[in-house]
Amino acid sequence: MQNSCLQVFSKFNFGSLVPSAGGNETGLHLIAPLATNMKSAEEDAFSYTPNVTLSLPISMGNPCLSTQYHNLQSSSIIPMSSCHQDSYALHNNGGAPGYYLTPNLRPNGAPALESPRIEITAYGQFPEDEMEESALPMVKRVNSIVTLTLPNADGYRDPSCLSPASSLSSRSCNSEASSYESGFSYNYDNSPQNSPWQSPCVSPKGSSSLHSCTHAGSPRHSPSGSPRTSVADESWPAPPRGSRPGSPCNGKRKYSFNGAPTCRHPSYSPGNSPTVSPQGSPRVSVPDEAWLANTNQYTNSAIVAAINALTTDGMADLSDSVPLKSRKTSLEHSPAMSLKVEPGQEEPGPGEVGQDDYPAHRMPFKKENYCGGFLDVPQHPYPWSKPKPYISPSLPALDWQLPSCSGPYSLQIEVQPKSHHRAHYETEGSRGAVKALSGGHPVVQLYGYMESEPLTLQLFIGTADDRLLRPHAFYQVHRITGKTVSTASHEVMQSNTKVLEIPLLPENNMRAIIDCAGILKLRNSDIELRKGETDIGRKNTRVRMVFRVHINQPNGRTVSLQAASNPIECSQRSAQELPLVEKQSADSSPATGGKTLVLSGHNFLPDSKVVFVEKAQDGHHLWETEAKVDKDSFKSTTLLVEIPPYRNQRISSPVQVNFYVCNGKRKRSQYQRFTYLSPNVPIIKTEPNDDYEPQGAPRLTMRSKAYYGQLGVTPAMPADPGHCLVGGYPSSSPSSSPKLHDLSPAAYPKCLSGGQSHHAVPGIPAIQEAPSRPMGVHPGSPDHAPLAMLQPQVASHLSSPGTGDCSHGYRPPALFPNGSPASSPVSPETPFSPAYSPPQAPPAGSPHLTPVAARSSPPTLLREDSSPPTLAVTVKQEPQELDQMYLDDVNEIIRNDLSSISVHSHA
DNA sequence: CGACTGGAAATAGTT
DNA sequence: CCAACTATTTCCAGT
Repeated sequence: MQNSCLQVFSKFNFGSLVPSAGGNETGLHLIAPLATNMKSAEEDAFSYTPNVTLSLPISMGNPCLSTQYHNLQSSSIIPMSSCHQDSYALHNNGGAPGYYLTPNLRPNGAPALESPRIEITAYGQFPEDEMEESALPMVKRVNSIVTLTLPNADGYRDPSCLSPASSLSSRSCNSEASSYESGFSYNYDNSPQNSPWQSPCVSPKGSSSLHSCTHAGSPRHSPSGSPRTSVADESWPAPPRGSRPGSPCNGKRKYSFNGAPTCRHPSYSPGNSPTVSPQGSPRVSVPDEAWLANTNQYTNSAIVAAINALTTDGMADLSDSVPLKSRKTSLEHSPAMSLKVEPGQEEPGPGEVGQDDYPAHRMPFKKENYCGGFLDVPQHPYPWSKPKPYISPSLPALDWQLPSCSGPYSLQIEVQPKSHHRAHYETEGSRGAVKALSGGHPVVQLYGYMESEPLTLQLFIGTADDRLLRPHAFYQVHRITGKTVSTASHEVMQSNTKVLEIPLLPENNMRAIIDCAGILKLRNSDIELRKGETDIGRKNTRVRMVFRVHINQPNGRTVSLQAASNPIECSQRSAQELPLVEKQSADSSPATGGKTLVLSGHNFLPDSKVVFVEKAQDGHHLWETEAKVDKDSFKSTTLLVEIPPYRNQRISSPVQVNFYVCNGKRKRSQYQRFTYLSPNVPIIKTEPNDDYEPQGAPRLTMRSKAYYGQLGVTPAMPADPGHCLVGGYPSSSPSSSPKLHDLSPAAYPKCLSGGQSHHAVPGIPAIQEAPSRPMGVHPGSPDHAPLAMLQPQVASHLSSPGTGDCSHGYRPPALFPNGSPASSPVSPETPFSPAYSPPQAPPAGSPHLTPVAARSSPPTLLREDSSPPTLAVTVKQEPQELDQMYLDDVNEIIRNDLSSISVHSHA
């Protein structure tokens, strides 16, 4: 990870990158300098960047890392973030950057810290990384400049991004043809640019931006790609269907670290060989469990982001770094094809793309832009064609975590999609648009926008695991057209991710009925072969619809908002057999247990078991117990469970545990988070709705029932102010929800350790700003735009005040002692929305979180909720998870770092 | 005829 | 290395 981070930085620097070796420290140092440089380039961003870096090492790093690491992902996460920012700025949209920001966000308080941690950690901590690095191909990401070898680079996957597009083309493209074109589509990646309007590149930033842009074009992909995202792409093309794709490998694939299956078609080999393994560990498979924990994964994202960033710089470079892709399958095309070569060039970007792409990609702008030419994309009358006013040049990468509301604006999913939607393979016909539970279709609305200018609503398929929200490598949104479709749309490729752009018209009250979006399943084997891809497809069948809107502000900035739907199970089998927990009446309970927890979902059986589990950071089980299920009240969609007492009735701080519904050996739901509260603790955990009653706290009662009622909807009650409950989703959605939490500010704090924020705070400020810069994209000030871009968290932090978080602004300052911005951030989003915004992405990925925290940590709750209703604030306290000690240490570190950093950067 | 679907057989990958 | 399972992907057939 760290490496990646470094790289990232370097990228930022644009110019010079220094190779980072792996030493953490080294990296740091480098960074600083870089940062400096960068500033020149980008200026702002940098500044923060540095901070970030510094911080990273320090604090969190370790904790977080380690944790994360364990979880699976390794580290990665965090570091990335910082990188991202940079990238962000540079890229414009690229994508990747996003994360970073997030981290930054923390800075406000926490943010900085976090990021730092990551980085730091990464280096030192994970051996693997190192290993990988060495082993792996190197990426030279550095832009042009230096090459760093990133060990992980591969891991990041980003690389893949590039090509991906190509792949797409293959099948999907075909079908879709319209939109994409074959090759071209890819290019689009850069969505922002892509989007018609965007001129993204241009970017405010100026020259630099240009570069970025250009790069971006291609580069971005890679970089970003979010890790995951990345590409699969290449693959897309895919192979021949004839045989089962999947098996290309024949053997089995082992995900092992390499992630990619070992197998690969010969053809691919090229790249592979070298890299093959790129992936690296992190990804590792993501076994179910893993998911849970994994919060860490963010890492990947982060990494990705970082990569992206790097890429940005020099596309070419990127390519280098990137491994290659593995196969492309494009059938049609040539089965063989593919391959991108490696690194070295290949990629130039992401570009790698297949041959096809290349050109396109490369072109900086062109691509995207559609130029009409390139794409076939049908253009709708709407705006598509029009260039939009969009000002902002660059848009945040798809793996960035963005808030659902900022200032007066709030993007909400008014009608959620059904929890199951069987995705179709390329070999099949469409299985139709995603529907709503009511039988209609999902509905998304932007509140607070009073301008007459139409906007574009972007939709892509994101992940629904515990990690930060990012584009799903194994699923793509599929544009549905026909008589029955009332909503116009057009596709663009952003990185390896297909993005559906839907007009949001004032005349429709900025409301859009999403009846034009289906979900395409890509063969696991195709995606897993991508270079950068680290995730595995097996049992990774849940997705979320992610909506984004970019609002230009008078001041030239762009506010980017994002809302993610509840998780959607896309596999036929899983939908029929696996238990799915959509909601839970309470997120927490006193350690004494005894209360009834109402779970609502699907596929529950009379003999379904509910198991509570507590895992250590390293993954081993600390405690596991089966809860009593009320079989008399059994329903396939409802389970009444008696909350088991926690193993230790004397906990002084909240304890995060998980529980899952089990219908049999391998038929388990995803882990659901749950928190045991200490009697004394006034802590605020949150739970949105519910009841949680901590011992002390009152409330509890409601729980289940309340939820129950609520279930479908948002949690009704928010917590009280007093409590601070978080609103999280009550339930968290089964799967995904979790993530959310993480994202939530809370998470950050934690990661950072709560302390950080606080402590860190002092130093941090700078950092925060930096982020904004990155945001730069948005030109303006720090405030909103940037904020928005960032994750909510960030946003809030950053601008906290300004941003206004979602109107409510509610921030719960209280929670965080520090009052660090960080905390606030979180809240903002949620609060705001009346509706409930979907959890947004979970966002947040923050990498930061420690494993523990991340997962379940209470904090998470906050965000999640998303449900607006609750505004509740909740702030969790960090302390809970993190130990004070830890925090203290971190803080110290941070301080030290900061001081040093400041020097660098400023200097 | 074509877009959806629901089912399920054929394959693959795990244990 | 095989068998039993499980998960994924391709096919079929009815609307």
